[in-house]
Amino acid sequence: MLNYFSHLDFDIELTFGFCHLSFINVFMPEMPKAYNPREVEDKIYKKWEESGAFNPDNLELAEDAEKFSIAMPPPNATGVLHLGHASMLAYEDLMIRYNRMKGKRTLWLPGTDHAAIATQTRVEKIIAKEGKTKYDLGREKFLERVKQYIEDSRHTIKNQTKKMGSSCDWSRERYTLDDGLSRAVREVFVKMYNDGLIYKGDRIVNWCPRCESTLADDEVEHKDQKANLYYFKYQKDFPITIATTRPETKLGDTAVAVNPKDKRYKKYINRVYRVDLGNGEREIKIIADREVDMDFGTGALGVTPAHSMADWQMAQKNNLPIIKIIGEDGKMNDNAGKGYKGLTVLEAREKFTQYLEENKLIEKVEEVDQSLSICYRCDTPIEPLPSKQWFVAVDKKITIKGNKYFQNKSLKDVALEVVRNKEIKIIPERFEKTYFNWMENLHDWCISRQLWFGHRMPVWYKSESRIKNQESRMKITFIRHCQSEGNAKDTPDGRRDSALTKKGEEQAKEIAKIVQAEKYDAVFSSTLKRAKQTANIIFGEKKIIYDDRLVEIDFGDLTGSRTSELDKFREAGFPNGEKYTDVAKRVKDFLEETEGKYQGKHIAIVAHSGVWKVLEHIINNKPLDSNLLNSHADLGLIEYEKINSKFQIPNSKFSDEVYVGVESPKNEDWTQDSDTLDTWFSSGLWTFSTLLDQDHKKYKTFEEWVANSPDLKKFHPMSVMETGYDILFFWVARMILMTTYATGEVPFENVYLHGMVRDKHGRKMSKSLGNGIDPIEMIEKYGTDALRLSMIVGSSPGNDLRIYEEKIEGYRNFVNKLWNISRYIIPIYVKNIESEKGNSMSKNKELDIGYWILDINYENLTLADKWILGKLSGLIEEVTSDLDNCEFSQAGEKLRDFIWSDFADWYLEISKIEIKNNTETKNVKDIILAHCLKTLLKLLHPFTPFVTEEIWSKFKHTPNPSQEGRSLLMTEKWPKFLFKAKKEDIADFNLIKNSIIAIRNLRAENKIEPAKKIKAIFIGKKTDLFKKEAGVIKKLGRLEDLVIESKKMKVEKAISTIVDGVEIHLPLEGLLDFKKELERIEKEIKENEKKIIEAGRNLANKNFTERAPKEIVEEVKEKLKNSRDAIIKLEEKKKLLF
RNA sequence: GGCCGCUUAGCUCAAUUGGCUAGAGCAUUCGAUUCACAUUCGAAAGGUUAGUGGUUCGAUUCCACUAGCGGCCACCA
Repeated sequence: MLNYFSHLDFDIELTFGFCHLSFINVFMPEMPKAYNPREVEDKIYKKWEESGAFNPDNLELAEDAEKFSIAMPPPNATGVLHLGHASMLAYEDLMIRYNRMKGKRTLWLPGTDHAAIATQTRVEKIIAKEGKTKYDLGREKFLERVKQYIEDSRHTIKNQTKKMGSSCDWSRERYTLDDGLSRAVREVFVKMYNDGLIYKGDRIVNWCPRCESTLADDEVEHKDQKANLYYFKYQKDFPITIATTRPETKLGDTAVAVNPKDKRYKKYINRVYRVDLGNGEREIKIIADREVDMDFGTGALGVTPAHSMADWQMAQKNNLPIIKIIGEDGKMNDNAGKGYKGLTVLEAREKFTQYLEENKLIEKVEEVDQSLSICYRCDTPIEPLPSKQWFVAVDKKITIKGNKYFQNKSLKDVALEVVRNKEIKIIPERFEKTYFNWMENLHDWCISRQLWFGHRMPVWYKSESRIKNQESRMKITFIRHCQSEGNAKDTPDGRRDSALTKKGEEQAKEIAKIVQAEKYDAVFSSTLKRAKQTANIIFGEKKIIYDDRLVEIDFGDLTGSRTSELDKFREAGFPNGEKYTDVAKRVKDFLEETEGKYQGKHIAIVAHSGVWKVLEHIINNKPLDSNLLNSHADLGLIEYEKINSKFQIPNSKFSDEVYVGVESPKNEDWTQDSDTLDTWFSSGLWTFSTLLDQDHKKYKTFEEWVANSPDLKKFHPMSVMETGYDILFFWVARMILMTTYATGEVPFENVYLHGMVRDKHGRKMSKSLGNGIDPIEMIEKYGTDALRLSMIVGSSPGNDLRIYEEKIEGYRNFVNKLWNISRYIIPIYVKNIESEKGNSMSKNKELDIGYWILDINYENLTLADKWILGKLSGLIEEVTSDLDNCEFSQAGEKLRDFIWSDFADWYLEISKIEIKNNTETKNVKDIILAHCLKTLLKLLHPFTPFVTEEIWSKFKHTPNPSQEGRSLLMTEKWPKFLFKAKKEDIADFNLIKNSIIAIRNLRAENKIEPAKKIKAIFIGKKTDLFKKEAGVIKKLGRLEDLVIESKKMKVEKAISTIVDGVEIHLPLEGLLDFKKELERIEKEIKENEKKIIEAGRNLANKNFTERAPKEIVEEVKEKLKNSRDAIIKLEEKKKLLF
């Protein structure tokens, strides 16, 4: 785009060759007519980054500079930046920039979180589109995909964070899976384990069948829905009818609970009945529990200890047996009984209600409201299941040497204490109550997850011990493919994809006869044709899972050779092909993975001789020597039951012998727990794990590492934790728990909670509603500064904020206004002051131009100068205190009002007139204008960093020559400026201002065209003042002339009003509409009468005059007097009109 | 069921420990425009501060209740 000024200059020079004008251009900053953020922002961000000033180590700071630090809440490494992130970044950057300018040692540490469940779910969805599951890929390959996905999205998020203008220190960027952070996770885990705060427990957990993982209590969401409440008896002669919305779980009932006060059932308590629900006999005990609601259902509740939290607790209290009938796959298991095994929960429900109906056991079915528990990531209904998992004990009291918090205190005690005694302050305060409520009711925290992505648990099991467990083993039946075309010719196929021969097909049909397909829980096959065909013939209708890890060894160059040739290469491996160890690797990978899923189940594998050989090696410990390798698998079924000790069985927690450590044990007999840790475990360490010295290998112990990490000393605890109230529990609470424990310090001093971003009507932004706003699109359209302002102004902590395009547009206009103010001030300032006199003005670095103004004699300033400087001084004070108190919206609003209404609409306009009327004041005026602008740029910089920095660069900044050319607004000092205007001067200015407004009003009301120049008559006090300011009043009131009189005089044929006791008349010879003017005056009189009545009532009240503050009483008296005067004058005027 | 919040102009929001005529922006209406800015300037209209009662000289502000809306937590099967 061609620039306005350079374009002009080009014309002039060529046409006239006028050197003087071209000389001016040297000092004329190039500023296009409208601010164009798109051209400016990236350039400015680059400039900041290159300056190194995002990194506090590069700032020139006082030795004892106070620290100010924020850990950026790591956006999930998934997807893209949304408005929620944008608002978080706007707030944090605002605080950071403000404190940096105040001279603090300021660090904003950015990073990303691996967000285990969210990320894994997302990648699963992506590969599902390719028709695959994570099991198709296997743990390793799947994690590879996740890594790749994260790389991409992290890059996107980082760039978008930069787009928001975030001044964070990228040199300290962290990721929860970094080497150092991962070690911190293991260290803290081990420390907690050794302190007895982490334990393995067997209890009900929230299980998501889709994620195939546990969830923490607060990762479960609730959805209201209608459900059928079934009333029925276990069998006809059972005395009590129970009610339930989940009949299928009743197959696992071991008791019926009633309220001890319930007269209906009292007599049955403690009796035991034998019942049969069609799945075998069992005992049902009648127990009493106060928690049972007598008014719900029949007041009697079937107790299912294995599949309900509440029932589990009752079972513990009453020593009831626990029957697990639903498995980890969300399906009914063996215990559910014949006919139920393998059914989904819903299928089982249908079948069971049918059974009840057939046996006439159902009394009635009622529709009730129910809240269904669902997974917060994938909305799948949660199954409560008993399971052995790892927990953090939140109530266990411990004492830690050198930790001031943990002196016979539990994690919960400390987390409550630090907020209660205000070591951590939560803004807004009301969330403290929410926090206490949550923390007080916190149960032990389940931290193990059956996900693949995340920090692996630093737990190892002694392998032998798990083999003893028969139940958990997977049973394998291996079937070699039948005769292929290659086999028939004695040229084994290897990777050549040949089909079965006729004879082969016949062989397969024979095998099919002896195979009971329904015995198998899953059938796997190699992806080669001969195996696929074999599998299809044998297993017919059963689903077959193809896995390319099961293919034959690659013979490489020898593909198509005879067996006798091949045998020579089997031990050493085939040239350009595979070795058997390669095959062993992929088959092992396959086994490890399927074992996780098919514990205690029976699978079939249809594959090749090569696969059989490595199975013999892996499972039966046969060495990979010529004996084995030159032999071949027989046709038919080959069974494997015993599993080699190298194998872990990932989800089983049956081993008694456990090793917990930061590094894996040396002895190979140990296998690591395949579970991963809850994401929030690692995020809970975020404030300090990110500050630990990342060159961690030089520290032997955790304590040493913590004690010697310089950043930790400098920046921890973080000054502010700024985040959305939605993750107060997930994250904020966990950081408090974990950090006080691990470091003996609170993680942060203040918590600032922002609200959720909503649309104009308060609705959540969502794809389905189509009301989502893409921050990047808004930045493209209106600029980052406008977006930032629209999120900060008009929002308060803890309250949701509504955002819509018109709002952003409004702030775009404001940014442009600032731009144009600068476009007016800077060129003349740079030309007149900086280029000619600037250097001689102040050589002293310490003096900024603000102090220089103080040298100007107060009396030489005009009324407008005094007013604006006084107001500016007050503004600095207010904005500073607002920002210190986290009143960001207020500060922004004040800045906007001052800049637009006071500075641009009044002072700037007046300054033009005053310069015109008295050219000698020009330099002083330019300095004041520039001073105001520079100060405003500084004040506004934390809100709108880009435009202010860009405007700043247009100044030459000569008062501080040492910084010439490299001065960044970002690192300027926060303004301090004291200018006291005299009270009476402020009052005088306001009188002038109000008079001008009154004149404008009269003109507008009476439709006097602006072009029509009229005169005005001022009668009353302050004649000198009006005479002095006549020029300004005339220009701004669009008056032709001004008559100022101190004495009373008659003014007929004029429209009139009264401002602070001064009469203003606009004579309109021949044009005056008497009737209208009369009406107007009547109206004004009435308004004044109202005021008199109100003031009179107050003053007549003794209580008021005695008790109200003096100033207020004085004010009321003054008001009363003014109104009385006004009425007298208006009445006079009224008479004149007749 | 428990806890928390909200209700002010057509819309989005203000109003410092209770005290000036309850303020802004957007939208609306009227008027202007070569001079930094139409992403502009000047002006108008728009309010029983959800309702009722109380405390107080004085309530948008404090208290109680009512109505409506929203959120969080909780083991009603």
